[in-house]
This record gives sequence, structure tokens and C-alpha cells, in this order.
Amino acid sequence: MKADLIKQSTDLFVEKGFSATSIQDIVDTLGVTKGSFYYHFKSKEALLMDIHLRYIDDLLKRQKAILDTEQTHRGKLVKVVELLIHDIETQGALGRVYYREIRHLTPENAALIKAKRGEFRENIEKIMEAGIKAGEFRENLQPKMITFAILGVTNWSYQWFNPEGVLSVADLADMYTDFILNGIVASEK
Amino acid sequence: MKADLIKQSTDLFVEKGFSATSIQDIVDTLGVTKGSFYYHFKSKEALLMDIHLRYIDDLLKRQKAILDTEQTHRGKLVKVVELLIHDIETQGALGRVYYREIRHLTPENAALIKAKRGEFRENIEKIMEAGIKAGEFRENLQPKMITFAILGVTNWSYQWFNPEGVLSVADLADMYTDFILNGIVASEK
Amino acid sequence: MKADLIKQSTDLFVEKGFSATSIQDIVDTLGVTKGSFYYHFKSKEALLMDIHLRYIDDLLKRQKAILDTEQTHRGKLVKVVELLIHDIETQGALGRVYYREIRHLTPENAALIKAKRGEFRENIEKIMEAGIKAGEFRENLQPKMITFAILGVTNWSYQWFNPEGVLSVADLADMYTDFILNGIVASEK
Amino acid sequence: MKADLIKQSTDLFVEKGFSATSIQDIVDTLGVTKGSFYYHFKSKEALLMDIHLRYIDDLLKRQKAILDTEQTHRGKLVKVVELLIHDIETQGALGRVYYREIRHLTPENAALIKAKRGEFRENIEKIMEAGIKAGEFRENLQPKMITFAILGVTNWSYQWFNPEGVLSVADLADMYTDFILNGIVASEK
DNA sequence: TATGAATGAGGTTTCATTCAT
DNA sequence: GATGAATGAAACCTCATTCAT
Repeated sequence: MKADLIKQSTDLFVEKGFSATSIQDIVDTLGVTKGSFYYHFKSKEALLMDIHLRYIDDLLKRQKAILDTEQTHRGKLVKVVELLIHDIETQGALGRVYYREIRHLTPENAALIKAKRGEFRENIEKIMEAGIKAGEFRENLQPKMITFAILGVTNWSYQWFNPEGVLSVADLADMYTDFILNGIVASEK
Repeated sequence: MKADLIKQSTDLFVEKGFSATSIQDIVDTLGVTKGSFYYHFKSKEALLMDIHLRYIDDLLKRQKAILDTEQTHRGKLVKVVELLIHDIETQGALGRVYYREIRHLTPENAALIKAKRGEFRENIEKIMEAGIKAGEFRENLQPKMITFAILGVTNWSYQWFNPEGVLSVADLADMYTDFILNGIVASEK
Repeated sequence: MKADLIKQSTDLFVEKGFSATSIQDIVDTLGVTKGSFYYHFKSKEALLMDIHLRYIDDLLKRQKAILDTEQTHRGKLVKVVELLIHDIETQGALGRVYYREIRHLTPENAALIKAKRGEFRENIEKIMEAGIKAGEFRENLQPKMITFAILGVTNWSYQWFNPEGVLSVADLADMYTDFILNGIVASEK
Repeated sequence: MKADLIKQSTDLFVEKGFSATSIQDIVDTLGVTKGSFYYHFKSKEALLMDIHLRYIDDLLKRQKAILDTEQTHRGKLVKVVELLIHDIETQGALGRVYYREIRHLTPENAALIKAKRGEFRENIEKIMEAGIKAGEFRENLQPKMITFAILGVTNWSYQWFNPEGVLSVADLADMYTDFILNGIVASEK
């Protein structure tokens, strides 16, 4: 039941946004009552926090697995990009909630989530730094800014990509790792 | 007065989101009354539409100027990227409202804005297509997807970039055009 | 367990009032669940009635003991006043619940409690009447109104008196019996 | 309208208590809507605070007038007692709300009201002190405790006295000033 | 142009109570 | 005896909107 509530509310938050989704909307889709909702969640914000925590903790765990497994910096980066893009398929557009609605968490909760987001981002920065040092990546890159650029490429996909369209998630991941690694300019031979 | 209302409400929408910002919030920061708001705007949604229209029309106008002026495909692309990033400074984080709150427009209005967004995006796609054909850009790129990637890089900046920080908007624009054009992999010499 | 529920709920009713205290509040302080509460009490009102009944029945029993024991009218009155004031120490501020929350009983239950209250008060009135007749008390007193005045002196103590302060319950009882008997005017010698 | 809301809600608070009176109850008796209530009052608690403030400020003002006018300590005391008892007639049983519902104010507001209550009480204490010093009142009285006893006599009247009964407010005031001044014991001649 | 008062729908939350286990 | 989940009514409050002035 709690799981159902999380599932339904996430879908509704994706579709209509957190503020525009009422508790009534959520419980109506499940045919239960508001009282039931408040038995499982202290507040609407608590539900949002729950969603955020599950998402980022899961992301961090899988990121860690990649860092521990992959050998090259390039391999690590590619796998992390794939991780983010594949999530569009497995998690629905949950990422949209994750980035859009953090403002509706209490300051304390928002701070916690932001710290975990920062951790995820810093892990990518570290890949960049190490890759530059090792000569795998270009020298004149600023790791922090390039990390934001890479996250932009992946996260923006949540806004528009339809995994059931003509292009598969795997195709998109390939295309984007290629773009990130090589840019768009034709090499002069 | 109308301009003040637009300015204040945009700031509040950036900060708290459209749904979470009440008309009362808006008029309170200006020291006027709600009646006054409704003299200038038919509804809250009309204000949001106004904001969207001003933003996208301005963007399209400036994009058109670039397309008419720049000669190379590469030059056109670089200038459009710069246009988007420089907006963070001149327009504040208005872009955040623009992408986040379209959901709260009426279906008709949302369709109009989406059409204009599409136009803006297609103009970039056309640059890509032409650039590929001309050999300026790599052959095996999919213009549509690469356009989304580029928009991801620029638009994501609205989420985190502080133009008053140590890195200037111009620096960021340079760095990102370089990233888009060349990727991150060190060339093997 | 039932005793614990009564004890905790009385404390909470004293502190926050009957309406403002939820069943959840009560069971939380005991670490049990609501189902458990409803095993012991038919309803929240039944608990309140239980508290009222225990209190007034106990008071009546002890008042009766005094009436049977003391010889003089003055002695009876003094002992009843002492009874009421000493209760602040032994019963906590239960008296506050007793007077404040009768409104939340069902009409039938409220009537029963009011009848018992009336009995307690009439017993004091009878002391007054007999004392006046016997010449122990002043002639021109109206027993009913003076009884209310005396109850005012004692019951009001529940509002402010702290038995752990510098003045003991016994001191207060002495002082108030003296006040009731002699008033405040200095006798002209 | 605001005045109407205060009037109706005070009556309902007297009758059913603050917690048990809903905003709906209040507005229904006036045939207006909840929105209207919240236009005039920020919250239910703000209304309660309004009622408390009006009551105690008025009481303090009238007490001050008495202190400035009356010459003897005895006269001052008698007039203050009359002031309190006459209020039952002019203010309805508002005093019941005043003493019973303070717990529903926010801590800050409750502190303010308690401070003003304290001021009122201290003014009576000062009469007692001065009266004792001047030999008008008995030497062995503790001003603070006697003040509470006097307030008990008067305030308790709010609980039971019906000004439309056989005994008038003036009669009660006479009777109680006599009781306070002379006690109940028959003087031995 | 602007205000102040009012509306009514709907928002989040609380709560006494029930009941299968 | 006790629990945990659920209910449904009702609580407080917010808000976009209207309108006479």
C-alpha cells in the first residue's frame, strides 16, 4: 500500500507537478481514502522526501558499483552516463520530479538531498580530474564545469526523451557518450 | 506597474514555483492589492503566458538575427550557444520558469509555446544538418538528438550557474562551445 | 494499563485540554496503540466520564467522613476547605479538568456529574445554615452564595498554586481558612 | 463585520469552548463564509488573542480609573471587586473564555496576556500591602495569597452566576465585598 | 486605476472510531 | 488483550477570482 502510494504519487508528480497534485488526486487513483495516506506518510512533504531519498540513494549505490568495477576513467564515465540515461526507461521520468520539486522540501531535507547530489556530482568530477591527469581527457578542461555540462546532456533527456519511440535508450546512450567524448567537429585529416 | 508585476512574479516563480506562489505573494512584495493585479491580468495563467511569450519571442528574434548575420555553420552554432548562456546574466533565472512551469498553461497556450520552442530547436537542427552536409560537423551525428544534447548543456546551466561567481558568463560560454565542438577525449598525436 | 491510561490522559487534559488532546497523544506517551485504548474505553468521552466519576465520588466519600467526624460547624467547614486544598497536592491539577471539561460529556453524563457536584455543594450549604442557626457564623449571610464564594477561594487555587513552591499546601489551607472565617478588615480595638 | 465575528465567536467560545467551536460554527451563525473570516483574522488563534487583548486592556483601564479616583484602600478594593462582578452582566461570561482558553494562544501571545494579568493582580496586591501598612487591613495577611483568594471569589462567579436570576449583580457584589472584608465568623461581643 | 471586502472551492491535515488478525 | 491498517467526517486554512466603490 505504501509502495502503491509512492508509485502513484510519483507518476502524478511527474505529470502535474508536486504543488498541483493534491492528496485527493493521489488517493483517488488508488481508490483509498486520505486518512489512509496520512497513516503511511506524516505529510505530503514527507512523501516527497521519501521519493527523493530512494532515488538518490539508489543512484549513489549504482554509481559506486561502477566506480569499483570499471578500470579506465573513460570506462567509468561512459558507464555513469549510461546509468543516468537508462534510468529514463526503468524509473520513468522520476528524474523530472527529482530535479524540479526539491524546492518543496523543508530546508533541512533539501540540504540533505543537495549534499547527496553533490556527492554524486563530485564523483564524476573526480573521474574527470583523474582522467585529465592520466592523459585520457584533454588537459585544458575544468572538471567542475565539464561535469555540469555532462549532467546537462543526460538530465535534459528526462524532459523530452521517449524510450518507446524509434530510438532506443541504448542508442541514445551510445550517441551521447560519443558526443561527450568527441564533440561534433569533423576532424581534419 | 504591469512591468513591475511581471518582474516580481517572475522572481517569485523562479524561487518558489508557479503553484506555490500566490497572487497575494506577488502583490505584497509590491505593496499593491489584488484588485490591481486583476486590472492588468485576466488571470494568473495569463500572467504566466505573458512571461512565456515575451521570453520565447525575444529568443526567436535574437536567434534569427544570428542566423542572418553569421556565415559559417560553426559560427552560427557558437553564437546561439552564447545567446542562451548569456541570458542567465541578463534574464536572471527566467529560463527556469520557462521550462518548469509550462505545465500550468492552458492546453492551447501550452501548444503555442511548444510550437515556438520547436521552431527555436529546429533552427538549431538545421544548422546541424547543414553543417554535417558541408563537412563542418562529423558525419555520423543525428541532428535532432545532438540538438537536444546541446540544449541540455546550455539549459542545465540555469540550474546551477551563478553569474556573479568566480567564472564569468563569457568564460562559461567559451568553455561550453569548446566542449560541444571538441568533446573531452585527448587527441592522439 | 487502564489505570495508566487514566493517569496519562488526565495529565494531558490538564495541560492541553480535552479537545486538544488526541487519543494518539495519550497512547503515544504510553507506547501503546489506539486499538488498545478502545479495548479499555468505549470512547474518549467515556474516559472523561470515568475521570469525573472517580474524582467526585472520592470527594463525596471524604466529605462524608468529615461530616460524620467533626463536631462543630466551624470544624466541619475548616476540614472541607482543607480537603479541597490538599487535593492540589495529591491529585495534581485534576480539579482543573474537572471544572473545565464537563462541557464535553454527553448531556446525560453531565447531568449526573452536576447532580453530584450539587450534592457536594449542598453539604457545605448545610454546614453554613446550621452554623448560622447555632450562632457560630454571622446572621446576615446567604448560605448558597457564601458557599460559592468559599468554593471560589479553594477551586481557584488549582489555577495558580504550586505545591512545590515556597508555601506549603498546609500553609495555604491555614491562610485560607483564616481568610474565610475572619475576612481581611482589621478589628477596631 | 469584524465586530460581529468577535461577538459571535465569543458567545460560542463561552458555550462550547475554543477547541470545540469550529470556524464553520462561527460563520454559520452570521451567514457568511469562511473566506470572509480569514479576511479579517489571520487565524483562529489570532481571533482568540484579539478577544483576550480587548478584555484585559479594558479591565486594566477601568482598574486604573478606580485606583486614581478612590481615596481609601478599602474603597479601592471594594470598587475593583465590583468591577469584576459587574462584568458578568456587561460582558456576558466572557471571563470564562478569558481564563479557560489562554492555553490555546501561542506561547508568545500567552506570555503577553499573562503579563497583563499579572499587572492587574499586582495592582490588587499593592492595595493589600498599602492597606495593611495603613492599618486598614489585618496585619498577618499575605498580600499575594489573599489577592488570589479574592480573585477566586470573583472569578468563580463567572462559572455559575446568572445575572438574570433572583439575585442582582449589585446584590452579589455587596455580599462578596462584605464576605471579603469580614469573613463569616460571628464576632463575639 | 486601484481598493477592500467577500466568495466558494478545494487544499492539507487531524482525529475518533472500527475491525480483522 | 493488543495491533496495525483503514475510514470518513470534519478541522483549519489558502487562494484565484469578483465586484461595488
